[in-house]
Amino acid sequence: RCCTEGVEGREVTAAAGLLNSAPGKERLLGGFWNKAMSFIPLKRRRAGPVSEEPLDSLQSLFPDVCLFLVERRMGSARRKFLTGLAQKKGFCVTPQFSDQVTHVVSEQNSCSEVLLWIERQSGQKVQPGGAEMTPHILDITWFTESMSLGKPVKVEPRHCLGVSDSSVSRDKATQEIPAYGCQRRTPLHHHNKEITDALEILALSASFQGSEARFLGFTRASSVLKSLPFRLQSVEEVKDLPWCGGHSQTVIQEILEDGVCREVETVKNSEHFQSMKALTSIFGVGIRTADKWYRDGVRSLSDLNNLGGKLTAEQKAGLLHYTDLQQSVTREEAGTVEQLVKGALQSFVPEVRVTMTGGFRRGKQEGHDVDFLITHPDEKALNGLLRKAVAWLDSKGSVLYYHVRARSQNFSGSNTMDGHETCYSIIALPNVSPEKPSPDAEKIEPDLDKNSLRNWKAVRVDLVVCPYSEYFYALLGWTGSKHFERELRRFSLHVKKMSLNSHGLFDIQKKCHHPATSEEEIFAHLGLPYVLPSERNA
DNA sequence: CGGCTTTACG
DNA sequence: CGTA
DNA sequence: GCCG
Repeated sequence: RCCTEGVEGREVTAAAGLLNSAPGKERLLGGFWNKAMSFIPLKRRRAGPVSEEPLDSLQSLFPDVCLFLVERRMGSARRKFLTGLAQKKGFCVTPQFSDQVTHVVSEQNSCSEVLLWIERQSGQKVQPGGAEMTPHILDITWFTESMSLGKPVKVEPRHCLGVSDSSVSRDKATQEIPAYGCQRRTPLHHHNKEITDALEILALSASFQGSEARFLGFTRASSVLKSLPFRLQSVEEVKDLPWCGGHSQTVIQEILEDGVCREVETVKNSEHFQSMKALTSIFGVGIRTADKWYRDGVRSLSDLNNLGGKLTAEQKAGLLHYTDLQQSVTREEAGTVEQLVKGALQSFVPEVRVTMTGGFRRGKQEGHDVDFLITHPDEKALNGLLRKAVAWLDSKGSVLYYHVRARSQNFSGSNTMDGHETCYSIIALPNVSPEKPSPDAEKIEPDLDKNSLRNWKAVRVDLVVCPYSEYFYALLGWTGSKHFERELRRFSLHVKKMSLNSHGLFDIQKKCHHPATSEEEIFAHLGLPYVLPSERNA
């Protein structure tokens, strides 16, 4: 038995895997995991065709033993082989870590590495020790001995992975950086903005070159750094963080040493990057359209006038209001939009629930648009509400552009709403000018000549209507950030085998949906500690 | 070398 | 293809 | 780009 001290029962998830945002802790990140050791190449022949007959009929011979094989440094092929071997001997082997696991077997990892790895993969905190409710953390020697004996051997200290004092204290520095963005707390303001800005330039550049995958790579690296509770001082501190690989480390090192990164500067100065950035910032213009225009010789917005009227309605609106939409929406303006939108909706359904979502719900002080989620316990009250509210705003002269996307069709034919109705719009927001303290009375003036006095500003506003039963999934989905949502859904599918979208959470194995009456409940379904909206700026 | 969130609408 |  |  090893690691027996300090078994205080299992922590329920409290802050498992999350940053203890205690600042100023010892943050030595150097080569604590004895890296040299871990790269001793093991010559392992591909263990030929292993007969892996399904064992569903075969019950485990040892009901008190449940193995979990740590894939890290073992590799999937060898793990499969060992799994088949153990199952043939009548052992229960689980593909996913859970409370049921009694014996964790790993090769080439230290105890703390195993704990960290499991925590990163599964989001579950593991108390080592083999005491009640805690699994043994074992070397491969226990496994091989048990296999040759044909039954689980008694766990002895020589089988156990030791926890050295140093790794215990050093764990504090790193154990807190899980691999999935939804397992971390990511504040809006952090300590490494110069670096994350640089990485995000490269991410954007990759996406402009059509590589969503490289975009994701740089974005993940950037996101990890946003969650660090301290300012990086050396590239060494990043070497054991997830997603911070070779290319990202080069960027980080250059920023730390020179304040700039050559590649980033080159990208920023390139005509392609600048043109693509300008063109894709137009509402209605994505990467493909921008790239086509670029290949056709378009370099700036003014070149678009020579393009002829080949623009979609969206793009025309985007160009018409380009200058306004380039400016960010302030928190105060968002509040004004909220009053406007609520007024319109409540004039039809006084009890309607309207929630501002998106970046403002995450605590941002400015944004590129304002998002609202709309619902009501009585779904009938929501029928036609969006169109009526938009028409109401339009009659007040507040709607510069809108596009209502109908909710998805209900194939079952029942009356229940089963999709979200969405309105993408551009709203004329009245100015709150000092000389005119009551803008309510002002009539919105038509869009006169360019620089004539205007008493409004164009703002992108999104309205989403959802059924009451889906409200918290829609809220989670529309609060973002975009990267947080991707990570949440990736974690859900890959770790928990559940499919998450803004309608609900579906357990693929149990083939069932999980209703939710709060965001906390959804995180609990996923086995994740709750993350506040303000901590979802991944 | 496969995988990388989600996914219907217009 | 672009929208969120 | 990074991971397994």
